[in-house]
Amino acid sequence: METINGLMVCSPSSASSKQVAARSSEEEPTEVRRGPWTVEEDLVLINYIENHGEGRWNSLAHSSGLKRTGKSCRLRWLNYLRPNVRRGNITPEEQLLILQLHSRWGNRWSKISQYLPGRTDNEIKNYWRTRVQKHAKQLRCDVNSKKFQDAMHYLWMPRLLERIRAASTGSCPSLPVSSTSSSNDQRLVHPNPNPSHLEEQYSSSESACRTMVSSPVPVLSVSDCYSFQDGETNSISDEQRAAVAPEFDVHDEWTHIATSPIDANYFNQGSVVDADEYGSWGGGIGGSFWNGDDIWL
DNA sequence: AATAATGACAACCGCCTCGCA
DNA sequence: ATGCGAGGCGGTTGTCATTAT
Repeated sequence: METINGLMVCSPSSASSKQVAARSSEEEPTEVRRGPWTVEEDLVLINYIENHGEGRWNSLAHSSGLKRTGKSCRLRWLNYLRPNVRRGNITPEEQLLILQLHSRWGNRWSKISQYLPGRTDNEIKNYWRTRVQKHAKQLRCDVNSKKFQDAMHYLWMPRLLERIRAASTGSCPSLPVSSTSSSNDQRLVHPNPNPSHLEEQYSSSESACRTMVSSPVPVLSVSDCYSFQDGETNSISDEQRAAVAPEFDVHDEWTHIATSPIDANYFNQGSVVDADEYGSWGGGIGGSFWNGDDIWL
């Protein structure tokens, strides 16, 4: 990694030679580069799209001089270089949305990402696989099992809501959201090497905290979950949301979740988890599993 | 200090759908 | 009707930084 204008970027040397696949053709030997994108490649792609627009990715890849496939160009643009791509920690609001939407739609990452502006389907997918599935593994159950679904709906989601509310009332007790390592903090920097994007896309958990603290409204609906970092608020009304996705009436569910008691004995009362298993979670509520700043990690 | 294990995320792959000739 | 290319999507792998031993 190297730094340009405060950005963490992959250095050209980080792409090993084996990541360049050569394909021969009789008229014109063409190389297809694979692996991490270099700063130079990013700049070429950004400049080309600024001048010619998105789309027609195969011809873009050829015309721009990039030795990449059209698919690779498209992916790089959509997931990384495109303006308004948000990076950094997944906020509690976003976590809540992801849980809710996934329970409804499953692994429809693209669809889920439509409700988290700035987040890509790839990022949500990675979040699910690295964080959520990890906890399912810790619970020794499948992510689609009833046990895990119950844990999500009756413990984690209300807990998230509680934290969001706490933040909105100014206490902001547990941010940054996750127990981020220094590596995560480093990833908060904007990857887009285009200087025109530098100012608008930086984000930090601290600013997220400030944003939530300043919010006078408890987060109870999907639209309330669109309060962004950097002081930017991309709130949509429930009416707007209904226009986009009329089948998605989440407000009632959110209210239900918000009013559901967090029953510490839930998993001991039923047959969902026996006492030993409950203990194996790390102490259950009040134990390390639920203790501290981090719900998910 | 060295090495292994783990976490996070970028990138690739294969399959599918859709539009067009 | 059909073949083909482009683009989209979800699953999987690769890479690198960090943490643990």
